[in-house]
Amino acid sequence: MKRQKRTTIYDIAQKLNIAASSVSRALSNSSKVNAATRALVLKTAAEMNYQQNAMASNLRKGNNPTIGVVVPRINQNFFSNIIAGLEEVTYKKGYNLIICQSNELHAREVDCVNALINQHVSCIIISIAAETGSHQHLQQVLDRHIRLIQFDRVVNELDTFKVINDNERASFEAVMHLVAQGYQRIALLEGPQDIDIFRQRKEGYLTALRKSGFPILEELMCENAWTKELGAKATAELLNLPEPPDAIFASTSDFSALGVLEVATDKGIAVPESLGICGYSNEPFTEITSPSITTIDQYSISMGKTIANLYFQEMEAFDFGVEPKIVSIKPRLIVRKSTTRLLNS
Amino acid sequence: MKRQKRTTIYDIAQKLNIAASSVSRALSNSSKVNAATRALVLKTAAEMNYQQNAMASNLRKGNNPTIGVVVPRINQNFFSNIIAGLEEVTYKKGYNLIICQSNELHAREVDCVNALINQHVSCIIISIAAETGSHQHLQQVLDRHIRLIQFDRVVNELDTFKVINDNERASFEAVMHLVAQGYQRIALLEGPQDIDIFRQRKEGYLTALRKSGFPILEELMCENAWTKELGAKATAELLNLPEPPDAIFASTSDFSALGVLEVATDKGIAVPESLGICGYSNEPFTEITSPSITTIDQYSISMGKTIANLYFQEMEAFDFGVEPKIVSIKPRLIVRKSTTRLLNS
DNA sequence: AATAATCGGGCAATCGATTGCATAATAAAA
DNA sequence: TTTTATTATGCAATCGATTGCCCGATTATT
Repeated sequence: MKRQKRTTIYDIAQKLNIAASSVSRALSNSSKVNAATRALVLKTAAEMNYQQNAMASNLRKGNNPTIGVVVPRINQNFFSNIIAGLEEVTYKKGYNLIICQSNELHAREVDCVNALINQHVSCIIISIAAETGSHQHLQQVLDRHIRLIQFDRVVNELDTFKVINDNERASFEAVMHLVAQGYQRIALLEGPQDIDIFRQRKEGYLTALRKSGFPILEELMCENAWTKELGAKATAELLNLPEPPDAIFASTSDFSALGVLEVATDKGIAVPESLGICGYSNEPFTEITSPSITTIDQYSISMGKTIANLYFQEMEAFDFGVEPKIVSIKPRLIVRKSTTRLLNS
Repeated sequence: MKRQKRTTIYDIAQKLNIAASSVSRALSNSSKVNAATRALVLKTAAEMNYQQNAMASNLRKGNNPTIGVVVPRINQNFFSNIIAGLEEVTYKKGYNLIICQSNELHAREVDCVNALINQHVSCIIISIAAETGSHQHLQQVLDRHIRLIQFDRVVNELDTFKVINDNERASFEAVMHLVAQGYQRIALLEGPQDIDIFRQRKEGYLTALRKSGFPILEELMCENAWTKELGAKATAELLNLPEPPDAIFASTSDFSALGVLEVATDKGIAVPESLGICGYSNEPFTEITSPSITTIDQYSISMGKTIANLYFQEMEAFDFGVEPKIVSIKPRLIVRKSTTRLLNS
C-alpha cells in the first residue's frame, strides 16, 4: 500500500486543460475567473477529492492563520477554560490554535515560544511559567514582529498587549467582605511574590487591612502556600499561634483553601463561625464542599474570548506600532457559606 | 514601523558568500559540510537571529510534524487531561499539537477535521461528538492516508487504531462492588445509547445483575441522565417509586452522581446507609463531597500518553496498511464513602 | 606519478499555491 | 468598422528550505 500523492491544483488544471493559476483563482473565489470555469473547477475539485495544502498556501501568502498558546498547565481549570474561550472565537475566524504547556518551567517555555516562532504563527498568547527567568524569548517574539498577548501572569516590563484580572481589587473586596463579617484577625496565604498576580493580591489584602484600621501582622502572612498540602501545613501553623487568626484568605488558589478547610474540619474548628475561609479561582469543587467555599471567579472562559477578540479587533489588521492595550477584568467575589456568619450580607 | 523580513538561509549565504544549500546543510547537521563552515554558519545564524521557516521546510519535506486533536470540549477534565498527556509526549518528539473542539456538534467536528487535513497533519486524534452523523469525514482522513487514532468515544465500524477504556468491565466491577456492599435494588443512570461507551457501561451493569441473580428492572434504568440536573431529576423520580432503589450507579458522569447526592441530602436520605451512590470519571470533586463519592478513574493523563506513544511507536515510521491496534485500558474503581457501608471491604 | 576515492560545496529543481504582468478574446464605444 | 474597455486566461516568478546531481580540489592507493 503505497502512499499516493494528494491531488493538487496542477492535477485539476491538467484534467481540465487549463492553467493552475485559473484553478487557484476559481478556488479562492477571485473575480478574475469566469463563472462557468469556476463551477467546473469546483465540481472537479470535489470529484478529485482535492484539499488545499495549507503549508504551501501559507508559505506563499507569507502568513499563517494560526495562534500559538503557551500556558503553564493545560489541564488546569483556569487555563483549559481560557483555551476553550479562545478556541470558540478563533474557530469562527478560521484560525488554528497550537497549544503548548510550559509545565511551569522556564526552559520549556522558551522552547515552546521558539517552536511557535518557527511556525510563523500570527500571534502568541502566553501566561508565563512560575519558574522565573529572562524575558528574552518574549522580546524575540516582539523583535520578529509577531504579535504577543500576555494574560493573567504577565511580565510588566514588556510593552505588550495584556489581559489581566484586577487581582488587587478582587483581593481587596474579599478581605473587606471578611471584615464586614466581623472577622478580626485575617491571615493571608501568599503565592510566590515574584509573580505579579500574587503580589497584587497581597497588596489588596494590605490595603483592605489598612482601610479597616487593622494592624498588619507578619505572623499572619504565610509565604508560598500554593497547593492544598502547603495550605494545610500553613494552616496548622497558623492555628497553633498564641493568637490564631479567625479567618484565612487563601489568595493562591482554591486548592489551598481546601487544605485550610480540611485542617479546620480535622481540628473541629467551626467554619464559618470560628474560622472564615476564602479561596481564589472559583474551582468547580468550591461549590460542593461543606461548607461551600467563598471564592473569586475570574470569568475564565469569557477572558479567553476577550483575548481572542483583542487580537482580531486591535491587532490582526493593523500594522505594528499600535499602542498596546491593557485590558483589566474585574473578577467577582462569590460569597458562600465558608465566610457567611452574619445574616445581613 | 514597517514589517521587516525575517532572515532566511539566503541572507546567511549571501553574508558568508556561500551557497544557500550549504547553509541548509550546516543547519541540519549534514555530514556534507565542513566543520569549520558549519561553525561559521551557526555563529552567523545566531547573530542574524535566524529562525527556520517551518512552513517552507515542511512543504519541501512533505511532512508536517504536527498532530491534530479533536475533542468534544477542551475544558472538560477528562479531555484536558488527555491533551496534557498527549502534549507531554509530543513535546519531547518535537511535534506540535493543534487543538480543536467540536462542542459535541457533528458539523463542527467535520469542519475541524477538514481544517486538519488542510494542514497536512501527520495524525488526527479524535473522540467523536455526541451528536451523531456520518463517519464520512473520518473515512476521508483514512483515504488521504493520514493516520487516525480514535479514543474513548469511537466509531467501531471504522478500522482504525483505537484507545479505549474497558467501560463494560469497569461498570461491571462497580456494580459488583455495590452488590458486595449488600445493595439490592441498583438503579442505573444511562447516557445516550447510540454512543458506544454508554452502551458498554449499561452492558456491564446488566451482566453484573445477571451474575448476581438480580432481576433486571426497566423502571430502575433511566435514559439520558447525563448532567447534574438530569441526574437530580432522574433521582427524584426513582426515589418516588413504590419500591425505590437502594443504590444508584450514575454511569454517565460524576456530575450526574453529584445530582443524585444532592437530592438524597435534600430528602434526608442517608448515604451510604440507605442509598449507595457511584459515579464515573473520578472528577476531582468526588473526593471532596461529603460523603466522598465512589467512582471510576480513567487514567486520563496516562491515556493521553498512551495514545501519543501509540503513534510514535506503531505508526510514525511505518507504512500504511499496518494492522490497526486496539488498546483497551482497564479503569480503576475507586471506592469511597458513598458506597461503603460494610467494614469488611 | 598516475589513478581512484573522498570531501566540500555549488547549481538548480522541487514542494504547492499565489499573484503581477502580459495577452488573447470578447464586448462596448465611437 | 475601427478603436477602446473589459474580461478571462496563461506564463512565470515567488515564498524558504531541501536535496539529487555534478564538479573541482584534496587525499589516499597502487
